[in-house]
Amino acid sequence: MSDENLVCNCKVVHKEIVDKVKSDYPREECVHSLTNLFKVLGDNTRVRIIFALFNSEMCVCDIAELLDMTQSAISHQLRVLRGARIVKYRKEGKSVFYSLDDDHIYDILARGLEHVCHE
Amino acid sequence: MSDENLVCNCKVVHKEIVDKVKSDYPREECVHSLTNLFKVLGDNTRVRIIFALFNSEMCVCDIAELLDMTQSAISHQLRVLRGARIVKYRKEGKSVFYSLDDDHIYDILARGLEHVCHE
DNA sequence: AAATCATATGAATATTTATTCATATATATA
DNA sequence: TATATATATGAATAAATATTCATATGATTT
Repeated sequence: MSDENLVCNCKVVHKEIVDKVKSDYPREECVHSLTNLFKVLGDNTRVRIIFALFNSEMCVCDIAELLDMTQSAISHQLRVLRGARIVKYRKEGKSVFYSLDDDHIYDILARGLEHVCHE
Repeated sequence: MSDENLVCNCKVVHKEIVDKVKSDYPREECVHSLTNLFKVLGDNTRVRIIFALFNSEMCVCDIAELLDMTQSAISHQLRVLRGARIVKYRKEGKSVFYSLDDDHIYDILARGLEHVCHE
């Protein structure tokens, strides 16, 4: 029982292709990080929050109002965005104002939006 | 019971900010499409497949071998990538060769990789 | 035609996760 | 100090989904 048969029931893979691709494959650690970034961006509430923050910093309540969702739901998602260092915050009195932490995110979202819609 | 209280238990939101943000918010339909794209990209197996196809078209078996996963798992994920029009395929004999369908995806992934790792 | 091989796919299982609800924390105000 | 307000968070529930397993489909070869 060869190695290949453990995972792939095909007889012969195109070895040259596999080797070539393997030779300049990015580090799995980086691929994994990138996947995690996309995972964070793969939720409609979080993406909506990010687009909201494109224009202005906003407090939690503003965001909840804008997106017509509960404060709790928004707060939970902001926590995820914080964990991914996509947003940062500053406190002012009882309010907490969130804003984008990173220009890269702006670029990625803006470019992505271009891709899916032309605007 | 006002509208705000249905979703947000805060007394007063910053109305000017909410209105301003609302005024040039992208179409929800586009935001939703973008989220769906990120959702597809938010899985490690799929992202690994895409990076594999950066260099060369590959048949299902090649990909399974490269990523050390079962043919079935790869095939299921290729189906998702096909559905998102991220990959296309051509048949040759018994094999099916997959390749990237869209340069935008290349750009988005390459830029994303830059963001998470510097290489 | 029969056998073999490459790929696709339905069903089941297990895991992840988004939201809700209740409540805790922290700040401001009366 | 007591109360009200803004935000955060733990637990529970519901929904989504990645992989496995078994099997179907479709193409090639003998």
